Amino acid sequence: MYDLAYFRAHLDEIAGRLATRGNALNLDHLRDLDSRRRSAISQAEDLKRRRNQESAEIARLRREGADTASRQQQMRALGEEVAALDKQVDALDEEFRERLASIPNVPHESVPVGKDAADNVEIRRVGTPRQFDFAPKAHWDLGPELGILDLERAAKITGARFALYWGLGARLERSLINFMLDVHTRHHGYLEVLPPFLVNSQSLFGTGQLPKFKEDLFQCAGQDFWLIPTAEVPVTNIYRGETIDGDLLPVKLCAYTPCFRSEAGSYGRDVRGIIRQHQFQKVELVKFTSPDNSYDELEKLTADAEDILSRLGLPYRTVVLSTGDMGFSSAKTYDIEVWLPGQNDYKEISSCSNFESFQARRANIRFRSGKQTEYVHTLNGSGLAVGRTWVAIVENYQQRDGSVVVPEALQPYLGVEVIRGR
RNA sequence: GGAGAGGUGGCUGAGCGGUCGAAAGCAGCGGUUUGCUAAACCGUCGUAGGGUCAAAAGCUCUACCGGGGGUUCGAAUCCCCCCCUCUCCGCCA
Repeated sequence: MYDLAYFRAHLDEIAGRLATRGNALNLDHLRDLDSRRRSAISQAEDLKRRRNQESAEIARLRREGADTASRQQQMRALGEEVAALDKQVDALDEEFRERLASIPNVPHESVPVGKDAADNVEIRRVGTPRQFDFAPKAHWDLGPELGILDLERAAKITGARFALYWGLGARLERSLINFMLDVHTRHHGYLEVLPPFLVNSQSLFGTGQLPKFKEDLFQCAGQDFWLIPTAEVPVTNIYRGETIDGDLLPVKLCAYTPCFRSEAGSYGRDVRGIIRQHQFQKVELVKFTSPDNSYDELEKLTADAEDILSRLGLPYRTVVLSTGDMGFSSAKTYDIEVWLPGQNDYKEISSCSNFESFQARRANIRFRSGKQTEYVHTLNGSGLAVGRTWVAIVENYQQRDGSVVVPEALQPYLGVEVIRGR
């Protein structure tokens, strides 16, 4: 989404940079659409001006007591013409805006150019995956054996890709939420918020999920209420349509919410266990910053998310996504991937992005510095995905006997040192 | 869910078919005055889109008075639907 004037002036540049993420813009079509739209607007406004002048004239004549019936009759025809033209304008304008709204963000120059995830670049690797002297199990075996995870009954209650946690399993999830919120609010300077879990379509447009990614979302039947796919949506939209006092920047918020995703198009991926669910819990970090330090803030936000893994003693690595693997709204994204012995691989547990002014333009979020108002930069990242952290703890801290040692940082929350079978 | 009252520019608030993009006050901005502060006075003060322009400024036009439809030559004002806020009742956690 771009300012029309900015977009028109920088069309070629934008198209060039978008090409690096595999998005081809049909420039001719856009230009043609824009010029048709503008000429329709001019025509319609021309007629409206005439109508306004005539109406004023009628008003004047009537005040003088003249008969204006025939003039009014003529104006009726003009009114119909205006209505027809307005319809054209609306259609063209909507098409043009929809096109613009469907253009993804432009990657930052520091982002590696690439085709897909294979071109992502590892930035750092922290911690060493543990050497097991037995064959480590996956959480989908460990969880049910410990009696803390029950996927069969969840499927009965709701369906596939839902989870039911029992006892210490449920408590582990809750402990992780509290632990993460406590670390971010006490040590990293975030303010906790608890937003609605349902949002309207305007909010989803603001953060970029709509109109393009409707099929990834759950919507309440017959209502403009949508289940949030991430806390990013309600939290970023807190300031939709507002101008923030520049002295308050950066605004740093964190929120726990469940997240709901249809996972359309991911059939066959991560089908076992709770790696990929229709509902999962997440603690999210969101920042509103001034444009000149948003990339510093992205580094800090990523470090804040990584800190959770460090405190839990979980090995991870951080990669920067290539242009071809980035999300629609992002200008730069780091993925943090945690080591999962059950998968024998690193798996995404957090995604930290700088959207620059992309969301701010769509959601109209500005800040005031002196007399000027300017769009803020918005950032967010998981801090962390709770379900996947649950998996990481169960798999990384498992013992030969199937029990799970609780990391020290979590013990005050969980109240036990070891999770054992019932 | 039922009954009632409302939603107007950054805020307060008038307007209830044409003279209204909208009175007035406050805040803001520029200036005069001033030892400084304060006060007073003068001016200025919405957003988006189109045209003009190399561009900006300026000028000009169009739209916007919660959102969407309608009536009318003409709507902030009249009608319909929806949303939100407040009060009372009901229900519920």
